[in-house]
Amino acid sequence: MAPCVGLSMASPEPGSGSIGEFVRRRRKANRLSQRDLGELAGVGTRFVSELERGKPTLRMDAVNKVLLVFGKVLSYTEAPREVDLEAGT
Amino acid sequence: MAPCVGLSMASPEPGSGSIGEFVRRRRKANRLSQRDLGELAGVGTRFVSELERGKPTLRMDAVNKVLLVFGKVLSYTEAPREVDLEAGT
DNA sequence: TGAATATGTTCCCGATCGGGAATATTTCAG
DNA sequence: CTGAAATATTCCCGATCGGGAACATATTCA
Repeated sequence: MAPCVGLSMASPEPGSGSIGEFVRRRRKANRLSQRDLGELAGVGTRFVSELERGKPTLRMDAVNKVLLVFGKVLSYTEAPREVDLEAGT
Repeated sequence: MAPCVGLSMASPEPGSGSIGEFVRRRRKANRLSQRDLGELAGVGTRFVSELERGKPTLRMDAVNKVLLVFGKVLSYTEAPREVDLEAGT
């Protein structure tokens, strides 16, 4: 396995878009296939696919393995507004 | 279940400390027991405990349910350095 | 247009999450 | 110090994740 992907530019703010979008963007920017990324991160190809497509029930440890390839880790931010509890109104 | 906890101050940056620390801080600031928070979020008491103590294999959906109580959601940030791949040296 | 590659979907299945409740600890006020 | 409340740990167990591989599409490019 490669030591670490060269990576080009890094996103300034913590969450421009969903995690999945970020991963896909980065993966493509680095010309990696899902399989490649999966191997680099130590997760399966299917997982990479699910992650990029926004599956919500993924486990944090696996997600972090992928994010780490791009020098990121899971964190938290302000919720997108209105999305608090279902106690809307 | 209560509509939404009042919440006091909100952390400016997206990840001052671990997610678990954040949750615990917030929970206490709002005088909630783990059981209360669990009910508010719709997760079990044990889960809240594990989350606050930093268990890494938790599922994102459940974590988000808890974070949402405090108006947050999972996101990603710069990794703490050195923590990239295991390709150290 | 057709082949090659990448991505998405499905299946099998062991591993483990997460709820719930009981029990052991820890924490804290009086 | 003492007892109550809160938190941590353990157990049972259904539900589902995640790896791996096969197969179906979708993309890409010459």
